[in-house]
Amino acid sequence: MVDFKKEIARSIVNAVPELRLEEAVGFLEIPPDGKMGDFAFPCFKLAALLKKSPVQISTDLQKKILLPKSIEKVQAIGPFLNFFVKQTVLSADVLQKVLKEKQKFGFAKAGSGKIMVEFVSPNTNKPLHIGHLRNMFLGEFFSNAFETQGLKPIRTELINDRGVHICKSMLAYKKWGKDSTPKKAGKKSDHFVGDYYVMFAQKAAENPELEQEALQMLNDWEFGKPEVLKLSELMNDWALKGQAETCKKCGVEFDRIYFESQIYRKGKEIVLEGLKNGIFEKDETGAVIANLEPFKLGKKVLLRADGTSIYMTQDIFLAKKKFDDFKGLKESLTVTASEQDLHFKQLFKILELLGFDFAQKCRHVFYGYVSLPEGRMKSREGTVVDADDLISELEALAETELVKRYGNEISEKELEKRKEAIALSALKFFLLKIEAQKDFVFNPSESISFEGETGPYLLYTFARSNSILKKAPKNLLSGKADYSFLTLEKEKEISTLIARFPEVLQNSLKNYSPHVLCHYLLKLSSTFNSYYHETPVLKAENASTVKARLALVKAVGITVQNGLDILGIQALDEM
RNA sequence: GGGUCCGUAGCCUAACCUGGAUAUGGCACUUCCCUCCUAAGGAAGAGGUUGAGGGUUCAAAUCCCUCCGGGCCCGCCA
Repeated sequence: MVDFKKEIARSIVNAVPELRLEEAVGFLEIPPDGKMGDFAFPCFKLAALLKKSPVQISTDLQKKILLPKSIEKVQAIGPFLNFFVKQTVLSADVLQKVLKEKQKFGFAKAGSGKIMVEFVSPNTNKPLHIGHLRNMFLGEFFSNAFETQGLKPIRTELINDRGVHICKSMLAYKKWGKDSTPKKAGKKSDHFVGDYYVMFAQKAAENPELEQEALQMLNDWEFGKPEVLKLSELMNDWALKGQAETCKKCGVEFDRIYFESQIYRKGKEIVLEGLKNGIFEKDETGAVIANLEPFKLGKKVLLRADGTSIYMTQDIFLAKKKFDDFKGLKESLTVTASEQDLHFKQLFKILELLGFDFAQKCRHVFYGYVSLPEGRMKSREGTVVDADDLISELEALAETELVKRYGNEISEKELEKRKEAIALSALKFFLLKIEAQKDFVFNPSESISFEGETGPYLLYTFARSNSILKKAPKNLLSGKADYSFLTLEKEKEISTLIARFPEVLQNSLKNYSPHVLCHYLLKLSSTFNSYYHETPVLKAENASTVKARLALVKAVGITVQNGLDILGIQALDEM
């Protein structure tokens, strides 16, 4: 690809020998939308060096500069020197590349190796809710995006399958379940389990002794009482099976699953070793603690006075286990809500103090809370936005829209496929287009829209581009197009946007910010949709123009689809 | 009290990392546009002291400080 920035920078440096090439490249920026060109050089940067006013410098430079072949013209606008790229060079360069490489377009081979992404990580006492979905879509985006950069993602979740909260649903089932099963009750298995969790909370409100009974059950579980073990297996399986169905529906499957029940006692040896080496200390009660006050992370208990481990102990073990299980792991990423920020800061610091070389390879990405207009969601009170219910509601809405458009003309199979894709695109895009760190108030009554800045809008753009291609004469779809027929301002704008895709993607990933990619896709789509309305493609004035425009349309489609893939959204050929 | 994230039109949101030109879009609202490649679309209009106040700078939504408001967290829950 032509490196426009470098060519422009070189021409500036030729005119201003005091300036270094790398500096000039760094100073170049992209002007705001409008008629201000493709690249701008702010002349403030040279004011001190040349001892002249920025406006004077830009005027002088405009006259003095020798333009590279790829640049159409240069224009001094106030203190800015604006460069206009040659349309033909740009289009030919970008479109050829996209059409030739298709899915692989512009993806830098930044590295190789494995990257672990831990996400979703639910408890086994209830089905997934909208908070899990935000987590899931973020984790899936990171996995997909890393893959484009040449890294192999290992999708992982840590299942919280033990603890007193799990016992609560178990106890309720034992007392009032009467040997019912999800099948008998006609319920999705994780919902079946979740119902008993809610039931427990209701009964315990009248009957506080139930809390004690749940603790007793946990105790029995710890000591391996067969009856409790059997019950836990039964109910955990139900929960896991149901949750996995939801994940699969969303296009997410895991390569490796860790269970807390299998590791929660581990990590003690590592902590005791640290104690022996003076990294940790014992407090007056006999508990082992890590003093992280020098790092402004407070103090953290690692082992209780009775020698039992806590969550942190297990997490130290798990962090190490991941690197033991997957040799050559380049990075270990954990996605959770922001409430666990301190926990992970402490964990990573402890790993560092213990001298583990992988400490530097651990990352925590957190996202803001998803809450309801009336406040925080509470599973035990049943005030959650259930993932499956939400998806079903969106599918019903999508179906209504499809029936409105196609009536009986659409097959049952096609209807199913489209409504699912449309519903999931709306949901995923809705949760990914906003900066991950921001808290989120989900208002169910306002629901999720299919219009405006939405997933369906992107699907629609893709379907439209596809529709043109399908109707195009075959002979105009293959072979080399003459890109000099792309003379419209909007055509240049589209080419410029497409050219920017790899950079946008890298930026999006670097900051763990899927919203960057989302907004890029919206921009590309709206530009294309506007172009679509004002410019005929198939009925253009001559065959050469048709051919060139078809290439542009195809490149838009490829780019939108690439973007959707990375977001975990399935595109539809027809909508 | 300490830490942390956030604060941009009636509502939602981009740009903040890496300072730059009239602060990006969407929803809702007011008008238009289907004899034309899919109207889940397009065109136009209206809507702003970027929470407040200082500082740095030629230039601040962006960097620094103080304050205000909200979420989350703050050794033996996960």
